[in-house]
Amino acid sequence: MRVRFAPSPTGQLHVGNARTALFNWLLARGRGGTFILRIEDTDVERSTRESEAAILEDLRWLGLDWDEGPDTGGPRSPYRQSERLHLYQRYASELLASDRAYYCFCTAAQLEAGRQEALASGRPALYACTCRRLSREQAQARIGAGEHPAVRFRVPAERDVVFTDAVRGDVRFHTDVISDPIIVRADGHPAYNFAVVVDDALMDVTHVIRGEDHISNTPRQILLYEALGFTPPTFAHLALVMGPDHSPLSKRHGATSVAEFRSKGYLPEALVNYLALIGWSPRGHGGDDEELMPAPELARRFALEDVGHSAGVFDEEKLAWVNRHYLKIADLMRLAELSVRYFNEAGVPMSPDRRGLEFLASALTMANVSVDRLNQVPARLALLFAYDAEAALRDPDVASEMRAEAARDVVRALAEELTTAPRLDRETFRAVANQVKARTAQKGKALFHPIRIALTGRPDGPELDLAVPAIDRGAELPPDAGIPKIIGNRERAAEFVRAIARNR
RNA sequence: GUCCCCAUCGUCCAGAGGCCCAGGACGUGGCCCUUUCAAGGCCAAAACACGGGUUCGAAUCCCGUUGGGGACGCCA
Repeated sequence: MRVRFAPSPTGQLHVGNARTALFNWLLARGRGGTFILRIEDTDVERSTRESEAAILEDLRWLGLDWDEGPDTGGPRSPYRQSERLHLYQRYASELLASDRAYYCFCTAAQLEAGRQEALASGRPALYACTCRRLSREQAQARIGAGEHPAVRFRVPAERDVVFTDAVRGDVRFHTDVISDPIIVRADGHPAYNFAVVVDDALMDVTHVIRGEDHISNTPRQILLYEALGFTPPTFAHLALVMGPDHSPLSKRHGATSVAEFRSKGYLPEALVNYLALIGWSPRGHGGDDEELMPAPELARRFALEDVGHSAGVFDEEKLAWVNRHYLKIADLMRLAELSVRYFNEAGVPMSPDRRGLEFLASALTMANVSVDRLNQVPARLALLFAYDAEAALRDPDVASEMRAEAARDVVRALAEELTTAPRLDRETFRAVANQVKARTAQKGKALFHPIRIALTGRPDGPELDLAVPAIDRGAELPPDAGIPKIIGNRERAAEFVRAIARNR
């Protein structure tokens, strides 16, 4: 089995295309097949090397590795259409020679006029030009006169083209509704319908899995396979991915490219797992199986026959849920490394060394279970890097809570206990809390909430058992660890007591 | 307009004639847990687009309607 993903390098990798790539990859990996990456850059105007590089990077990030491609090479190289021009030329000449293709001298304006007319008269907007009946001599004469014709494939009349789509079953088209496609442009570059056929055939692609928008191209491609003497592959057309309003997913729905989801802090394994769930389900019969599983497991279970026929709406809420799952089980050092950029973006400049990363990793235990995405980590961990007792007291709720004498007692007792206490870890913090409890006779929320406010500067946040030790671990960090200065618990408590005194 | 594809909870899926007065998940609501916010646990509301057939019996098969999507490019 040989499958391929064939993006045109004209922009960012869209999640819909990423899903197409994923389905190809899943099939190849699950069946011991070969996954080919081919760059369809025959549109000289729009294709760029930058886009190509970006797409490759996105695919790598997703973990969709390819066995043959423009960078890795392979037995059917080259894998960039712009480097295969001689092949298309050869097959086009063959078609021309056998009269299965012909030269077309029509101008863009003429064609457009013909389209308008057809549309206006309620007839299928089919191309019908007189070039089809030009004799070889006439055509040669015009070429000799300096004209640059395109080459069209002659679609046979009065025929039914039927193919069995691996996800939809039989699909039938009548050739009367298929116009003669351009196979070579006037500039000598092959057109899509021609290049795919030549490449898929020459690369021995056995299964063409692509978006549903290609379904109506399939009959002309099948005709081309026949004319060229090739055997058509199995086709499988995937329903498109839609936005919440059921229109094709686009920028106005928000993020659409893999790169955007990446920079928002989604994990690649989450995007992959989620994308696989649009239009497909790993569940067999019974319907209560788990749907969260790593890519190899997805591949093991994947089958084209199980792919749904209808379009799916991209649901970022569910993506977020999948991401939360992977955040919870991810290696903390990895998350620490990934989080650095988000701190910098959030205005907490840092470039941690190993010690700094280890500190971040330990602090991440209070963020990775409660955040949707990595870009929310800085906010969740803000208590570490920003401490301002005065600012905390400007919060009306905090202020009113701290007007109570009992709460003040707690904070004062805390500050006193801390003057003699060592840096806090989980155990010593509990000991201190117990001391404060004994001295003030406060317990539960009345005890811990004032402590929380005094130490973290805010009324909500991660568990104190996690936050308090993290603060002191941060305070102990050497200045050259690459982490911004973190004020310790002792200093925070003292500062808070002074702030209360000033604000009475 | 013509051709093609599609149609189960708000969303993603399960369901391949009786197991379905339709199951799971996300989201939503409630409850529990809890020193806060989350997280987690439990419970609940929520759908077979419509109309005809076929059949003893249809979410499942057929036809039509409606709705959505795609294509009709010297874009891919």
